[in-house]
Amino acid sequence: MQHSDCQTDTVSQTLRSHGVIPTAQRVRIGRLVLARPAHFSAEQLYEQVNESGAGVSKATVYNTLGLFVEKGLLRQVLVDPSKVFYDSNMAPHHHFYDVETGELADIDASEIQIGALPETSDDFEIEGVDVVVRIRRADDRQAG
Amino acid sequence: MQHSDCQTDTVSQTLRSHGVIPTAQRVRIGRLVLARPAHFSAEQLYEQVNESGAGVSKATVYNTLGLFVEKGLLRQVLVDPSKVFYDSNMAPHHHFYDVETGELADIDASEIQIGALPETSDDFEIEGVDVVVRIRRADDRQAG
DNA sequence: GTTAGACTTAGAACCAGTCTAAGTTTACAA
DNA sequence: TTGTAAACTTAGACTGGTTCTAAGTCTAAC
Repeated sequence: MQHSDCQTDTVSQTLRSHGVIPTAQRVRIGRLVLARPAHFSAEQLYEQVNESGAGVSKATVYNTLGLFVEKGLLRQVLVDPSKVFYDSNMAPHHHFYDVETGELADIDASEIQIGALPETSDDFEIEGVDVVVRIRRADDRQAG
Repeated sequence: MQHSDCQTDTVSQTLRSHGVIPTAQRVRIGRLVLARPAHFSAEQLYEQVNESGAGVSKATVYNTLGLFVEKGLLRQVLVDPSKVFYDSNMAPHHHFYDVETGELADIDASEIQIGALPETSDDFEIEGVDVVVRIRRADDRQAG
């Protein structure tokens, strides 16, 4: 890769700074996913990255998502029993989840004040707190 | 069923009062699951209900869990990407989730104070708020 | 005892996600 | 450059939780 593509270089640097070797496939995925906060499933990403005929395999999509999560570039969001969503917004925040459309929306951490958490044994440390606010279109009351 | 089994009758009444016809299989499952607050997966329940040779099919276990959730007798807990957990504690509460053992523990709702939720459009109503506190044994720092 | 509707069942099917084994790329030293 | 080992990517097989299907069972009402 001789040409100097600014966006690609930025993604490469981000990957390197997180201990991820920036292969062509990882950079392609990174450009789609790390450029701005986004919610997506593995399948959505697989389709998106292959739309332009880029040709990244399913295995690599899953491998890359797992690696990005491990290296702190993405987080998983568990709201749908049938599949995992990923979130490229790494700032502390929570989620609205529309139970009917499956849409996710961010809630800034500052908008939810969580009081003192219950004491845990000293043997445990808190790794994170996930808050999901399940919402539904109110005028569905009459709908089936 | 002519004999008067108190526990069975109690479960039957609970099912009826929630609009669920108390078949033999549903009562068997209900006795295992509704008697006290419990966390379990579909597979754990399937094994438990068949331990005594009771013979309830996998399909019925899944059907019954779905029905119990729909009728407000159980709730789903989404903490493990690979499978759904169920919770028969219907009082408002949240969860500790040990990311290493997969164990779940309840946190009473009164132990977590959530401040004002962000305003949503009037078109939406809040269906519920799920809080998961992910914990890890602290002395795992040196372990791989 | 017939009928209808609801329920249960075994096993097939589904599908998100993982694994395997072979090929490709990368890093790096000489 | 060339050689090499380690890391990465891939197609496709596989896994395992969950759902579907179609046939059989139960129960209540007639």
